[in-house]
Amino acid sequence: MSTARARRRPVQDRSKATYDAILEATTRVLKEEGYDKASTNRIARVAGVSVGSLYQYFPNKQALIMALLERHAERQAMTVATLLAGMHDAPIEELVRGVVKALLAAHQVDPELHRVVMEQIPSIEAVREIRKMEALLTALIRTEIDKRSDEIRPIHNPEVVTFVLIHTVEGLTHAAVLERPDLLDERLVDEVATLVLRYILPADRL
Amino acid sequence: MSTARARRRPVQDRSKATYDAILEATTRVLKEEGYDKASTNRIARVAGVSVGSLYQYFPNKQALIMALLERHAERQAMTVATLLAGMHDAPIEELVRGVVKALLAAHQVDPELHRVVMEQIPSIEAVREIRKMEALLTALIRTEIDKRSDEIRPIHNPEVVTFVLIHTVEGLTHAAVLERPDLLDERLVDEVATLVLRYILPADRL
Amino acid sequence: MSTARARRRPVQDRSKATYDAILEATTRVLKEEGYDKASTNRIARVAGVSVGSLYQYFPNKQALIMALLERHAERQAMTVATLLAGMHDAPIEELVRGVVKALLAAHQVDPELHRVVMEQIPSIEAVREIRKMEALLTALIRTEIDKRSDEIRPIHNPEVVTFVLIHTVEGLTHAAVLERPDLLDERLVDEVATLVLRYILPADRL
Amino acid sequence: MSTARARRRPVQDRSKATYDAILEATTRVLKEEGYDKASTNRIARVAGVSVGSLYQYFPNKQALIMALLERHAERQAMTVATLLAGMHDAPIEELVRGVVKALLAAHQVDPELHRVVMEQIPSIEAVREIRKMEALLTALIRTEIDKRSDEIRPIHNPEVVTFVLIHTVEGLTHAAVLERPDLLDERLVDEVATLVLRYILPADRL
DNA sequence: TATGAATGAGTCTTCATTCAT
DNA sequence: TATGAATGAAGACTCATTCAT
Repeated sequence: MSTARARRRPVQDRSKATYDAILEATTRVLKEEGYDKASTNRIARVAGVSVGSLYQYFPNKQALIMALLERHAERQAMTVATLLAGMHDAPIEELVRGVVKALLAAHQVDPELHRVVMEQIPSIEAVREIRKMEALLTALIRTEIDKRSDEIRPIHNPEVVTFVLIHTVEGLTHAAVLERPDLLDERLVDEVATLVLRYILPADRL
Repeated sequence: MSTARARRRPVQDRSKATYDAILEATTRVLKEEGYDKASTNRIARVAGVSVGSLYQYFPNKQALIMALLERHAERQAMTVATLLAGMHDAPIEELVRGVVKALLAAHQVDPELHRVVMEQIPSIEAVREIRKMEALLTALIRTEIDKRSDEIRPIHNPEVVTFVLIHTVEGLTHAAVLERPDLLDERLVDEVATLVLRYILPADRL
Repeated sequence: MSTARARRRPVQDRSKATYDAILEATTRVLKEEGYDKASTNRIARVAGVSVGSLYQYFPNKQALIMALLERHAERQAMTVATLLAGMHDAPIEELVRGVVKALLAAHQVDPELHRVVMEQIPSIEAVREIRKMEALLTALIRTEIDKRSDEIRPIHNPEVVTFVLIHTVEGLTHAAVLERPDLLDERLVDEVATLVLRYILPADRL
Repeated sequence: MSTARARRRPVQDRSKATYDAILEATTRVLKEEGYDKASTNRIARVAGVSVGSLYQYFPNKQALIMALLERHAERQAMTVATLLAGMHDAPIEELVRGVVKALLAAHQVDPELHRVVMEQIPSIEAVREIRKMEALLTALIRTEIDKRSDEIRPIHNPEVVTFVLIHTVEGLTHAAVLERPDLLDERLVDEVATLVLRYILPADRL
């Protein structure tokens, strides 16, 4: 039932190609026709393989979707990691900007797919997968708050503040990607960074 | 496809009762068993009417779900309106607090239903319905910003600022309801109000 | 999973007709084409209804088969009961003849169906259903042995003897129905009765 | 369809080993997981060969099952033959005991396999295979009846009597193996021998 | 108006069999 | 010869929707 994991991550050439083709087809069908139309038969046909092959690589539909999400999440994580590499010693203003930028970038890894996933996939499990990165960020930020306590205003309730920070940026990013892609540029990064900085800096550093 | 409107909003007593019973049953099934199990037959049975009757009131399943969402949105709107009534002359600090509180309250109108809707209902249309209130708020806030330009810091890009404000609060509210219901109290209202105020007030008023 | 019971035993006319039509079609397909070809879709088509209807009456294929077997077993039981009614006071020779005859008769209630069921239906459950009557007989005979101890030879191990009696007659009946229907007449009844009587009577009563 | 014969009975060593491994795997899967789970792919994997190889030795699944049954039947025949060797001159009491014992022994050659085959394999063909031995026995016994006409009571209908004898013992054996393995010992042999002897001996030899 | 039996296209999934390597 | 990736027909089952009563 909950064996929702890929049957094997193939290494051989042909296998690898098929596996990828299936995942690619899933993405395409999802984006172009929506979750409702994304039957395993349809996906297989679009991938140019037989349903049988699809089930050779994924034990059931769930697993297929999950594999897709995992890959997506991995790509997002990579994007974030790349952008943040080595910012630990930067001044807080720059760090904040970096994080905001990174999050926006993460959401722009195949935003169409992201939209479908968030809007249409009927599965707590699935959404949870996507939220893993959130947890990662929470940890990251919580640590940073502690480390930089002298740079920022006194925080009485770090848990709530972290929550606010994470979901402020997350929510804005999300909304921008889904509803106002036209805003997705430096202006938005600036604005969000301002929001965050005004929130955490002491009045005299504004 | 886009016949997604209720066949009639019944006024007669018996009709009204049936209509409501169906909507209530939909809510229950959705909350207790999830979208996948919410077949029209099931809903009808829970409502104590026949499928035939259900289709007398709603041309198709979509319309049923949409009607449910509309009612939900209306209730949310009412909640917000009630809370905000007559705050136009209040000082900005109070107004902000009021708005934040109102939004949180709105999301607590049947949060279980809200969760199911957001997590499981596979339809752009549906989610869009829920977002209508957002538009309403946007207008409200945009106006307020203009009116209170002397109380707040100079705003160069009111569109972006409005967007940021709306989705900051919206995102936080949402996340709180879905992931951290334990945070849903005055502390959170305070924190979010602080966030917003620090964002829009001039440095000397902090 | 094991909800292998009919969804409802319908009383209304149309329902009843459909229900019966489905069971009849199942019998026909089973007999004429074998278990392998007895797909639910096929059965529905033969019954002149849609698959949907079939599933309105039977929650799954198992249940359909089981209902069929139950009906068959019921008919068998009726046949036996009718034949044996009021033989308790008959002399042992007649009683034995009666039981043998009854068993043969039971196996001739739709022997074609019986054959398919025994030969092709891959389910311990199913076969078990058919064996219920066996249990009934065991009880019946065990009692009779006790009651008539003065008419028969001394029995040292009544359990084994009962087992031998039951399965002797059962096995012979079965084999006759399946393999040598030409033998199914008074001659066979006589022969089996002889076998049984010689087995249990004292030497001086032969 | 009726290409149900092994592609070749391999003589070379490696081939022979593979062939046997496949048959062994079939037995194992059948016994441990049942007919439903016994897919050719599964069997091949358990046998440690590729499906391709399996099809090198057996043209289709039927043939595989049939080969298994044949081997099983052969082993049973061997068991019987061994036990009966040289009993032709024994007194009738001993001969009967010998035959009964032999039949019971035959059914105890891999009784687990026997059970699965009888209970789950949906094929007239298959069951028929198992019944070949029956034919053999019929011949054997028919001959014996003729030869020993002076030792037994007058038989008017030797065909029916043979039928009764065969299926009495067969049915009992079968039932014992499947339902009451606890009875499988000398007591049962005695009881069945008694049954048979009382059936065929003249009254004065009982 | 209400009922609920009936429909059947469409879903996920399995598995015997083939064939390029 | 052996491999195992690929095939696709077929099966059990669901569910939005219709329509005779």
